[in-house]
Amino acid sequence: MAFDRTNGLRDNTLPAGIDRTDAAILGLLQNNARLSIKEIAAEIGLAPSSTHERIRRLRDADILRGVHVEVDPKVLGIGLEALLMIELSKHRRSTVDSFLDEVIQVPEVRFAFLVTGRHDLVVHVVVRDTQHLKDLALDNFTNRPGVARIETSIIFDARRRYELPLLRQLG
Amino acid sequence: MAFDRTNGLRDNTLPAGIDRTDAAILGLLQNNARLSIKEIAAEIGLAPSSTHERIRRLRDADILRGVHVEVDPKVLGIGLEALLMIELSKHRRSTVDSFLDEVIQVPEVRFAFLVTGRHDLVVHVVVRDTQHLKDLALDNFTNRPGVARIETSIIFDARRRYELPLLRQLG
DNA sequence: ATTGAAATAATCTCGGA
DNA sequence: TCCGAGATTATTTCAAT
Repeated sequence: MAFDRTNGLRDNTLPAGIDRTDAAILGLLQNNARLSIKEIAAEIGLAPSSTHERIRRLRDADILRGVHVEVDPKVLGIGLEALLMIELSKHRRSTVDSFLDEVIQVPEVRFAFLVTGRHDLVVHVVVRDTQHLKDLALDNFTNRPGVARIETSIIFDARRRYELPLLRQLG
Repeated sequence: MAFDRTNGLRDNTLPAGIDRTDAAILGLLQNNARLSIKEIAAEIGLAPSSTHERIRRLRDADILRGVHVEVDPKVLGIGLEALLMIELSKHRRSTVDSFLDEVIQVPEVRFAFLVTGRHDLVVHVVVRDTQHLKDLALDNFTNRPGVARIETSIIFDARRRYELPLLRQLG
């Protein structure tokens, strides 16, 4: 084998190659990943074996990725959530990637976004209370080299959507 | 039956009553909800039937909530993500809850946070491109009654954590 | 690509410790 | 609360279209 012309893909599935049926499956599973293949099959009007085959292909193509449960935060002692809006010092602007990688290691961090605009980073944290938030902000962010300034926004309420929109014409 | 003294719970499970073993199960399932009961049982050193019983209890107590798959955004035509930092006009400050409920109906919205600080809302949106972002911001946000001002932050990179930290002493 | 049927593996129930 | 054995469902494989 002199050269791999498959470009690393195991089968003929094109990365962009999903149809309406695949999109319907993705929609259902984003809202409830515990649906059985039989239930999904009934919903989309296909045999369970065909539905299973499609799901397998979507997984193999890395279109379907991880599956995660939601847990009630209160049970774990989480009483407060916040967004930390971080501004980096100029000399750290070049090493933002490693900064992101460090930030996401902190257990209280849920996500970290590198953004344009007034701030450089937006970090979602979950904490016990305001005291914990203060300690976390000081110990892990304000005093971290490269951080110029932090703005803290406490989250009073939140809503989530689990299904991504379909923004592309399908074959 | 004159009065329901069980307060709607089917068993004796207290909302706050989880132990170290439960916490270990929650940790595993947050990172990978496709683990089988047998695999979880092996990991935590319990029989599959006992592990299953604990998971059932965690579900009944609504400690374990929804399960959702992640989907590759590119496949759906999503080429750009952004945060919209929204400031509301004074007269809409009282109806923020219904505002949140309206915002989360927009298909391009992933989450909407009601926050303290410089802005009132932080909204995560997924779009095709900058043109789509412009249209979405104008049609669904800037021109919406109650919105005073919007700041747009384009997301260049992101990291996520799926496991919540354990911030409480367990029995 | 889709199907039904068969094989395998998972979840769930329950009686007893 | 934990366990194991049996019942029930689900997933996976596969030969054929």
